[in-house]
Amino acid sequence: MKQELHAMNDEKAVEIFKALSNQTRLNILQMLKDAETNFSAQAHVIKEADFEGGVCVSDIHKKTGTSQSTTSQYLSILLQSGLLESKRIGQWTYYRRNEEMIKQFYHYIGLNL
Amino acid sequence: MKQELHAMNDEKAVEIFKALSNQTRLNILQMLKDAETNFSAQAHVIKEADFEGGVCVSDIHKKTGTSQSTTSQYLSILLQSGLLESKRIGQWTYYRRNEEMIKQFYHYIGLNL
DNA sequence: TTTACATATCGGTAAATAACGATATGCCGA
DNA sequence: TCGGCATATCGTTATTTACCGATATGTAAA
Repeated sequence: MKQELHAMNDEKAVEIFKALSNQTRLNILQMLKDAETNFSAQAHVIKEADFEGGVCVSDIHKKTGTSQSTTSQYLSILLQSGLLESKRIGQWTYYRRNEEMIKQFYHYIGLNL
Repeated sequence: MKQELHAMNDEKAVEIFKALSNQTRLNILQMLKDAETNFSAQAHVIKEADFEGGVCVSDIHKKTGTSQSTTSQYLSILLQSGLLESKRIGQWTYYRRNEEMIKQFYHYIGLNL
């Protein structure tokens, strides 16, 4: 049974609002929406394992206009909020959108805002 | 012709995310969704003028658990973001939701997040 | 025209966030 | 096992936010 579609409370929503209350972090989420267009092919992810749409930190870093450390920080804020998910493959960490959480958030807005 | 339904850019969205990245401000917006239930009848607004659903600052203040000055500040942040609108009637300032902006924000999320 | 009340603004302090460079850690290939 | 790369973390400073109490402003009633 598909469940948990509306499993979001106000506290979680506030955490997501915080994550998105920064232009750079919003841009990252948006760029990952069309990863093929916005980033070069992620050779390792394709070879190695099932993590479709994942992009490594350095490629994201090149697009953000912030330092490597800031990019890493921002990615972990987005990860913590649940908007992104990550997978380590070799020396790379790949990040991609968590579409399920994004959908939940969208529904939350429709119902609770 | 009904227009402007998607007239929101990333910058405006970030401002709204900021406004909502605080539990108290989120609560205010939510309480105003059902003003009749959450607040006592607003006598003056009924008598005086067309501002259906408007609630005065002191009534909101009673529910927030923050000081009068903080409540006033938070209301002006929500006003500035466009999520609320206000009208001064006599010595009271009434605030209510701007449903049009909230709808625009919801659509923005659906399209751009 | 005082007085009382509703709201906004001011000035402050503590905490959180933004952002960086430097450094540590972890994983490979030589 | 050593060097090199990718990423994470640490330590820092500047800015913003979260609040508050005190005060100013504006309106209306006595």
